[in-house]
Order: sequence, then structure tokens, then C-alpha cells
Amino acid sequence: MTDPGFACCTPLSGASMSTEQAEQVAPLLKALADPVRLRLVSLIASSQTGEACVCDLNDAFDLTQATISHHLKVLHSAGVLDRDKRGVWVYYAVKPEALSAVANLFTPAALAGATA
Amino acid sequence: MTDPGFACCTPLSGASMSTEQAEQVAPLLKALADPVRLRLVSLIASSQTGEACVCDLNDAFDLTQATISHHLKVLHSAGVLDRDKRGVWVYYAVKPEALSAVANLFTPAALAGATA
DNA sequence: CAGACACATCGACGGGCGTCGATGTCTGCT
DNA sequence: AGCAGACATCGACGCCCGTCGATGTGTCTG
Repeated sequence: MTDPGFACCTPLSGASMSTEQAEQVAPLLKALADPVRLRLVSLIASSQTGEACVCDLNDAFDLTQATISHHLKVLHSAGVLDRDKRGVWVYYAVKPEALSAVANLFTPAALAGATA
Repeated sequence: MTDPGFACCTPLSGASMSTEQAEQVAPLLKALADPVRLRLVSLIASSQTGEACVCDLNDAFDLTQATISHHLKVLHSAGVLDRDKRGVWVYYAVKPEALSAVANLFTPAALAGATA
């Protein structure tokens, strides 16, 4: 009966990511897991003023304005971008905290089970 | 006619992520953008030996063995996990390079347009 | 050889996602 | 007031993804 005491694996050390934490971080990663949104974030972050308006971002893609607006909304809802309407134009800026949170997630120490 | 020379935005600095790079990294993020897969990676990384067998990972979830196997395949195909079959059991191990690649992606310097 | 076990693969189903055209809302100009 | 431009929102469509039960493949034991 395949003796269970003679198991296949060393028991996991147990200090891993909790289900709650995983379900909390996954949406953030899902928001970033798209080529268009990745480029959007990169474009905004690499702009001189640290922000960019939709009209210019729209020109950088072969996509409809509606699609770009949708992607920006997703990134904004995920907490990756800040939204600031000035007059007719809307400026989006990157929230560094969100990105550094992701970066810290995949640090060796964090993976070993360190509490973020 | 809203003079275009009097544009809305400072032109993007241009040193942003390329389309190719975005399309190359997105699948890696997409593989990690799932609560189950996130916990799988964390479980494996936090195990004492740095690797874990499917039978044990399976017990940590309320999901079918087929589903866990599917997730492990996705992570393996994305280059996040290494696969090593020893006898009847299969051991998965985390590839640190893949995770540090993600971590470096969201470093302030990288976002500013530095070539990875 | 036959059986049991570990894991992968195969359809299949439901839901979510990316994209679009069309339309709505707000702002500024004349 | 009327119009034009910037951006958001609204269905709608096709496709991919997560999950499942069932089945296949390889490995060890008796």
C-alpha cells in the first residue's frame, strides 16, 4: 500500500505564501501580464515627466482608442497607474509602490517564505 | 483646430520597452498571474530541499490532480520550474533566473528604459 | 505477468479577456 | 449656443484559460 511514512518528498517547510496573499497578488500580476499593458507602463514610466496622456499613448499602438482606454482602466483598477484629469486631457502616472511590490515578491528571500 | 504643435504631452523619452520584449515577457508573467500557480511556486521554493513532488503539492489544494498537473506544465513551459523524474515520482524545482528576471523587470532603473 | 500507484494527456464545459464599432460625457473654443 | 475634440463606457464577438472526469503511460511490487 505504498507506506505513507516512507513518503516521496521532504515535507514542505510550510512558510510559504498563503492562499489569501496569492489571491491578493494575482490580480496585480494579471494586470501586468499583457504585452500592451506592459508597454503602456513602460512608456509612461520612461516619459520625461513620469506621466503621459492617452492621446499620445494611443499613437504608439495599432489599437483602437477604446482598447487603450480599457487597458488603462485595468491598470488603474489594479493600482498600477494613477489617473489625473487636467482640462481636456487625462494623464496617467506609474505608482512605483505597486511595481516594487511585484519586484519584492520574486526576491529569493520572499520566495523562501519571508513575510512581505 | 487644437493646434497640434501645442500638444498635450511631453513626448515620451522613447527608451521604453520594445514590442518584442513585451511579447516575450508577457507569457512569463501570465504563467505567474494565477493564485494556484503562485502558491505552487511558493510551496516549491519554500520546501527544504528546494524541490517538491506532485503528490505532495496535490494535497495542498482542493483541486484535481489533473488540474495541478496542468498548472505545473504551464509553469514548466514558461521556464519557471524544472522537471526531474526520479522513479515513480516527479520533482519540480524553481528556476531562480526566471523569477529574478521578473524582479529586475520592475526595478525603477529597468522601468526608466535601461536595457535588461 | 498482473496489479497498484504516480503522473500526464485528452476532450469538454463555463467563464473571463482582448478587441472592436458605436455612442455617451465632459471640456474648451468660436 | 453650437461645435469639435479627448476620453470613457457600452454591447458584442471570438478566443483563451481554469477546471473537471476519464483515460493513457510509465514504474515498481508481488
